[in-house]
Amino acid sequence: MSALPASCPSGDEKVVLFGLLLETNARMARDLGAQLEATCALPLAWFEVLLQLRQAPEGRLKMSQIANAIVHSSGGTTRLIDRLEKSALVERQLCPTDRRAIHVAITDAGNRKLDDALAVHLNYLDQHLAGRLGESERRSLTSLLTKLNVAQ
Amino acid sequence: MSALPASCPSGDEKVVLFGLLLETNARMARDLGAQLEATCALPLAWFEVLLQLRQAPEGRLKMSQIANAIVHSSGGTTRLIDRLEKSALVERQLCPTDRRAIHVAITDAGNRKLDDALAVHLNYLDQHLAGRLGESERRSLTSLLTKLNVAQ
DNA sequence: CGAGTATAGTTGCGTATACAATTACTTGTC
DNA sequence: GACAAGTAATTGTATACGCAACTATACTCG
Repeated sequence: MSALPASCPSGDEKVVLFGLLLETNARMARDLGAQLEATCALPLAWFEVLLQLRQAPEGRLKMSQIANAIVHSSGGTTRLIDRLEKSALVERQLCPTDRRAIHVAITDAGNRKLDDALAVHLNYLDQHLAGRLGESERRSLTSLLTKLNVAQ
Repeated sequence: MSALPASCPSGDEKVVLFGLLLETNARMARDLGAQLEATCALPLAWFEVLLQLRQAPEGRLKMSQIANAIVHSSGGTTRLIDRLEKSALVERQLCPTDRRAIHVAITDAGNRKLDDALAVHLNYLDQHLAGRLGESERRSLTSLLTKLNVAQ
């Protein structure tokens, strides 16, 4: 099919795999983001923050932990949390042991919003994840992505 | 470990898997993007376009095909191609059979730039893909992502 | 203890992107 | 063949993000 020789690096199996990862992710993020925006008026990045906070013990994280978890720059995270705080979904709290640090905590309103969003998210996942991959396939994918995700 | 009950949807296996996909992708894209930027002065989005063009028969695609392949909006693609064209890495050509459409073709300079970038990319992939996943694991991952990537 | 270095977060600024409206062309239908 | 509906690309506008510079606090080592 392809006009390219097998030796062309642009057709390399690893290059194709990486491209597939980018494309799959972008497509799923775009679709889920559109659904969350349409049904909950919740940008995907906000959802990611709320989810991280709920998964954290005590429902709060430092700015830098959030930045790392959602893979944003530190400056970008500041403004993202600004917007979430202005919408009363999270609140900044002083860290008692380090006056440089800020604790970001999910509020009751944030928890309610996240519950709404999770309903949409789970519905999306049933269609696009569970509908396409069986349980053992999902376990495989989790394991493979975990290996790729280790820090440098 | 977690403070959450097993029934909490935020700890659902599918939710975690999706989060892992987002995170892995973001981390790899950020790292590769930084390397391409540093060594070739080539933004990741430009690299994606050049790669798509090289993989296309005749080295050209329509705007809408590019937009779909790299999962950008149509307006975003217009401006992305504007920048690539201004840098002489691609050129717009008239489509002989449809005067609404534009063919975007990779130039010689674009091919040279892509060769440079592929060297960096392959090096990155050796470290972060081949270094972490064996060949059969990579084949599994390709297969799993392919199943996820089908259009709606 | 004090100077130097490292770390946490914020801010100024530039830019890449999405969305919606618009223009130009094509296709289908009568 | 003309009109309606659909499709391809571009443009105006708003916004979210990254980078680099900055401030404030903590750590380290003499």
